Amino acid sequence: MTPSEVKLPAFERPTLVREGVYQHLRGAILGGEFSPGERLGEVELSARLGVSRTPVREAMMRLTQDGLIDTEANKGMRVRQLALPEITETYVVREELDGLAAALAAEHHTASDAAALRSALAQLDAASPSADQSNNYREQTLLDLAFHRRVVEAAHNAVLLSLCRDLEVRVALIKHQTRTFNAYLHTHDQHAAILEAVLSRDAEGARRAARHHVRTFGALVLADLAAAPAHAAHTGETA
Amino acid sequence: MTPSEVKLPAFERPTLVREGVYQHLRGAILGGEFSPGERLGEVELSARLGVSRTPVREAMMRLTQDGLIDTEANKGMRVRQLALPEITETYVVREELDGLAAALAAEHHTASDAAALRSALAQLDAASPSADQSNNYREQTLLDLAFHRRVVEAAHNAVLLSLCRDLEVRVALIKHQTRTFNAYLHTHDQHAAILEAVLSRDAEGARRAARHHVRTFGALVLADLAAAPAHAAHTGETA
DNA sequence: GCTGACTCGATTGTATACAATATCCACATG
DNA sequence: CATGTGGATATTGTATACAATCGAGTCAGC
Repeated sequence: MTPSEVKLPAFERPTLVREGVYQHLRGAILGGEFSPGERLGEVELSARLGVSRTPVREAMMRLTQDGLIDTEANKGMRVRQLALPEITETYVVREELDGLAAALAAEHHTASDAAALRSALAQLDAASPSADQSNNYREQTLLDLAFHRRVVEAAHNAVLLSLCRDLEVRVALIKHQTRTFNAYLHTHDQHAAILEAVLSRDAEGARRAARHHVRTFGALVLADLAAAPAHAAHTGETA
Repeated sequence: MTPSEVKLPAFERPTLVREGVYQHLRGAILGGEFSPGERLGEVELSARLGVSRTPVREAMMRLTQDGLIDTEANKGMRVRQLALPEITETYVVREELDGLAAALAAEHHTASDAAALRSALAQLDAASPSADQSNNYREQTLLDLAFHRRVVEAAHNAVLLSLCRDLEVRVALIKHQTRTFNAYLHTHDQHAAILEAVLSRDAEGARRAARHHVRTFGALVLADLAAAPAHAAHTGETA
């Protein structure tokens, strides 16, 4: 027995086809490669991915359950488009849950969590400062989500992680619906505040910081939507 | 246009087969008709329900995503069994979310919500008082979940409802794993306290009451599990 | 000219056939 | 006698075939 490698990454098996399709589509939607409301045909996807309809259907079933796509019986599936009320609701819930996550992270984070958090924030900062906005928008979005995910992971609560994963999906969809709105405003300071409170094991401070961040950000998004409520179809990259 | 019926119940169509299978299995698992850990074969279920494997597979895919069953590649699916850490985590998160739900319900509930809440509590009380314990255990469990669900619905936040639905699954599974532990202790008073605070639109009071209820109940469940941690297979109705 | 029903095309829903993988038991071997 | 290997069996994973449903375009009727 070679105990040298304490955690070998589980030897990723020749993963199931449906799993591959699921991951691929999920990433594509979260990455914004499909416009909200865009129709997804089974046959087209099957052909594009070179597999049969079966695993595609099963993957889309999961995505529906995840809330990434809407399914209407006999009418196919399309990328989910969130209405304004649901966006408001998302931020209400997220404030509570991210607050809890930050508080728990402050209490339970390990040394490796701390390192991961610092790294995630550094990556986010590296992508944000003043680089071309439109180009790395997707990257920023993903890195932002990754940082928040790290916080939740540091809480060491699998149930919370699972729920936050659901919210993450909605946040990602929202961000793509408000693409015109550029993200990195004063988020850096807020992220840093969360990180600092977590690292110093100040649970209530972390909770406050996280809640404040979500509230601020949510308000900005909602303001943006109120200003231009008819985003509708964001097919191309508008100037 | 016949505006007389404001909300006709959507005329439940000759529902999709996979939907029927999903509802059936979900109800069966939540109702405790399958023992935790029990194996569910596709062919057996297909035969029993008189449909092909396809809709069964798709339903089980959704159930897996819901967290009701575990799936291992090429090894089939079995009813999920929660480990103690996850049970602890569930109550931590539920305290936060049920608290939020109660607070929002206090702020946003309508007259019909109020009626539904009162009715739900009355039903629960009718089933609980001192009736035979083991006989209507399932009914009590379902009614208890229904009351809490009503509170969440009264909050009028679809995102929160969706997340609480996930938690509800876990709570139901936990209740079945701790079947020996009988439920209706002083829960009535706590339920009544939540209801009263909600109806009097006391948001923070409702939050406190809900959190207190979850904390109390969670502690009891955990104590029960600590006393008899090896529940393992609860196949028959033990005496 | 407009409204309504009908038919055709396309797409999804379900069932079944085929392939791949895992589990179990027998058997040979040390 | 224990252990490892081999094959048989059963179950899941994927592909395809068939049925049902939906949408659009068209033509008849008013």
